[in-house]
Amino acid sequence: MFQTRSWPSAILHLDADAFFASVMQVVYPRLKGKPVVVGKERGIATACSYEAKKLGVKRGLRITEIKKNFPQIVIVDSDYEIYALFSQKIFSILRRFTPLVEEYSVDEGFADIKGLRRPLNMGYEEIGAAIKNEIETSLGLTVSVGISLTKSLAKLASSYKKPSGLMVVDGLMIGEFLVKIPVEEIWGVGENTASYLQKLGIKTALDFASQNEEFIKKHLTKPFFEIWQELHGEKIYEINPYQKNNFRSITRSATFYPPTNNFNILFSRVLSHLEEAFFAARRADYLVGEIEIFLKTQDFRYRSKKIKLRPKIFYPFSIHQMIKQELRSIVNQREIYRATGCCLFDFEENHNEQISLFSDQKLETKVKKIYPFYEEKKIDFGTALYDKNNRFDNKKIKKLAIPLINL
DNA sequence: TCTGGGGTCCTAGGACCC
DNA sequence: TCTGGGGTCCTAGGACCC
Repeated sequence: MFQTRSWPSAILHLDADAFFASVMQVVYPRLKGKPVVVGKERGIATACSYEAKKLGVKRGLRITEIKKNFPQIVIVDSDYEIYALFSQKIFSILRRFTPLVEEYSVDEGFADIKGLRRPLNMGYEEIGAAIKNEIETSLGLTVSVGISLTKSLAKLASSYKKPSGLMVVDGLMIGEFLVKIPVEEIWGVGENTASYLQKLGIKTALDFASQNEEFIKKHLTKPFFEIWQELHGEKIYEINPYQKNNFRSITRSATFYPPTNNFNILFSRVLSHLEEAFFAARRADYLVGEIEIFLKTQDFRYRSKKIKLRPKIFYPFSIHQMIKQELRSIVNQREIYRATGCCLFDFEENHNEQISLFSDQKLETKVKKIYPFYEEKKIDFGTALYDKNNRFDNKKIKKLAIPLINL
C-alpha cells in the first residue's frame, strides 16, 4: 500500500449531484425545493432530486407507481439539450484550471491536476474547493469532488460525501479510507464480482486491496488486477482528454406493451429501430458494416442475429427484405417478446458519396427526394405502421405515410 | 428493483492454418 | 483417415458503467 503523503499523481473526479433533476430546478424555479422526478416520457424515473430521494424514491422506479404513492412529487419530461448545455458549462469551468479534462459522461468528469499547486499557489484541497465553488455559484448546481492519486480512488472519494462533498485522499490515508468502503462500491466491481469476492471473505475495499498480487491474478481477470493497482495509488487509467464524438456501436431499442409474438408487429418495430439507428449513424457520417437485430423474450432472454454488410451502407432500405428473413429465423412462435431492437457496428467514415443503393436508378432518385421528410419524422415506412391487432392503422397511414410505390 | 435505454471492454473458445 | 502441437483471428456473450 502507498505510504507517503507525497503526490506522484493527482486526479480529480467531479460528479454533479442529482444532475438531471437539479438542472430542472435551476431552469424552472417553481421546482426549487420540491421533490422532482425526471423521466416522465420514458415511464421510469431517470433521476430524482434530493427532496424526492428523501421520500424514498429511487432511479428505475415506475412513474405510475410514483404517482400513486407520492402524489406530492413533481414529475417532468427529460430535456437532453438543456443537460448538454449545462454539461458544457461545467466542463469549461473545469478546463479553466487544466486542459487535461476527461468528459466521462454528461454529469461526470476527471481532471489531471498534478503540478497545479505551485502555479495556482493552492493546495489540492483548495483547488478542489475553488472548482466546486466556481461551478456552484455560476450555475446554481452542487457537485461532489474527490481528489486522490488515481481515477479509482478519486471516484470513491467524490461519492463518499455526496451531495456537495469535497474529499481528498492522500497516500497515507488510503488504508483508513478504503476500510470504510464496501467492496461492491468499487468502480468496476459489479454485482457478480462483489458476491464472488464476498465468498472469498473480501468485504471491504481494503480487504480487496490488501490481497497480494498472486491472489488477485489467481482468482480474477485482468481488469480487476488493474483496479487493485489503482486502489494502491498506482495510476493505471490515464485521463483521456479527447472529445468523444465517435462510437463503436449504435443501439436503438424499446419495450412495448402488450408483449407479442406476432411477426408483422415485431418486424415493423425492428424496422423502425433500424431506421432510427441508421439516422444516428448518418449524423456521425458513418457507413455501417454490420448490424444485429434482437428480440427480448418475456423472461428476459435475448434472441439475436448478426448480419454483415458488404459493401458498407449509409441507408438501410436495400436490406429490408433481408432483415425480414433474418428476423423470421429467430422468431419462435412458442415465445412471447417484450422488446425489440437493433444495433449497428463496424463503422467507417463516409468519405466518398455512396455509389448506388439500388439497381434501379429511378427508385434511388425518388427515395433520396423523400428521405429528408422521413428524417424529420414527417413520414414513416408502411411496414412500421402495423397496429397491435396486426392491421394497418389506416388513420396513421393517411396522416403520415407516403407509400413508396406511389411516388 | 420483477427489470428502461445506450454504451464499452474483456475473454473463452471455435475456426482455420501450418 | 487418423494423429500432434501451436499460432492467429474472430465472434458471442458476459460484466460493467451511466
